[in-house]
Amino acid sequence: MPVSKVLERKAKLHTALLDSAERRIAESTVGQLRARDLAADAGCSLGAIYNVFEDLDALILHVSLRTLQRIDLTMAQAGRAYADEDPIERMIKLANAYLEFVDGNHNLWRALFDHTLPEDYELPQWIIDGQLELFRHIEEPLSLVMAGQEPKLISQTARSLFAAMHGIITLSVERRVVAPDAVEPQMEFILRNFVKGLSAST
Amino acid sequence: MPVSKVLERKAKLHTALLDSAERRIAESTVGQLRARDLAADAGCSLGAIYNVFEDLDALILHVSLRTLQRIDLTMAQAGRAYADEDPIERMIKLANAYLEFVDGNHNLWRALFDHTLPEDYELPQWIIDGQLELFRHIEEPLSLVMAGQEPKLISQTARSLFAAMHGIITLSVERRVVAPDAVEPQMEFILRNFVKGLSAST
DNA sequence: CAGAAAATTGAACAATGTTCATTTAACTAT
DNA sequence: ATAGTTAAATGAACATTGTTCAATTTTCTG
Repeated sequence: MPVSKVLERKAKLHTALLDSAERRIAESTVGQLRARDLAADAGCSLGAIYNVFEDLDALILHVSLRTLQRIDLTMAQAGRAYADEDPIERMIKLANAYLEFVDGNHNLWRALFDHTLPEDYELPQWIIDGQLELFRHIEEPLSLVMAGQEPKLISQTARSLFAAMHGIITLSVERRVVAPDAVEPQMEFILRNFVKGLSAST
Repeated sequence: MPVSKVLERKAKLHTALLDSAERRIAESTVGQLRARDLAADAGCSLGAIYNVFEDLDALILHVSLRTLQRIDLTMAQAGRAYADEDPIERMIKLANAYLEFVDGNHNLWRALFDHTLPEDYELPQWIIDGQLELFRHIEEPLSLVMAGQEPKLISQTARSLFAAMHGIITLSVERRVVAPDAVEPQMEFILRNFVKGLSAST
């Protein structure tokens, strides 16, 4: 049974707008996204955008979900590719995989964090869930080097380590705090010493 | 010799606009800043803003410099207050001082990083310099626990550690990656193990 | 104090997200 | 098939903003 023409058109337009937004963000920045450009790309009227998405913020969040899923894919691949190495090596590989994604998808990655929602706009749960997936990859090797610790602590630490590496990358590309060619060695330096410190305890 | 009335007025307006912008950012967000509100606050015309500042971005950057200087002051105080403690304890105190500033000056802090400049707009050198000051505070205790290492490495590591702690705080308040009550213990956990790992090396 | 120079003004402009009355298309029951 | 009903698509119009600039006011100078 075919879906109604209406729903079919709506789904097509949904995808067309998402594709257009993703391409435009990738090619310039999220701040340069314009409703009229999207409508022109998708071959629809200006108002049609608002039949499919609540507003531009919602559209951007959908692009962000796609980006999160691509990051997840990248990290999953990195996790698989180095599955037999030591946990610490895998953690470093994961950090580098994330860094590589940032370098190769700069504007889409920036859109994830640069685009600040209006004050009343709630960060949707499905975006938070999309982020959560990422920590799975870190948690796996980390739970080996933190064997015996509380699962809650391991889970928290996976998130904090991600946030820490993310901070190093972010303050490098956005604020020149960390020199670009220091990012990779510093992520490695901090991870190695953190893990070494873990095993130096009790 | 009194400065000309023109320059006097200009200086007064400069301060009045900065004060108004700072107050308004602190009370709502940088995204809610409106040129017309600033003019009303400062008792000047709309156009007068542009006699004193290049544009609103420049005004916001000046507020950011003030914020950076206040962060510097906070960290300097923390550094002094715990001057006789172990280096690692001082590093933890510095991280907590930064966290405390973020909690107590949320919107001004967010303005530092949320406000993305137009693509052509160069991040001014005096903002970068303002950031650099912050790393001095970390470099001091860090150079004790990294005694004998290359000064270049110590300097890089101070920046990376700041960026790492900043990342943990940022992804906590903006993205819910790290639970709020986990931020402080996690910063401490990561710093302690990192430093422990350092001394575990040759 | 007159005239020149400079700053101040705020109405007008341009850009842009969003809305909604009108038009067009899709569906349904006979 | 078709008239009638329901729903979607349209894009002109609106509201909000940052920024500009010709006209006005103020300040400076000889």
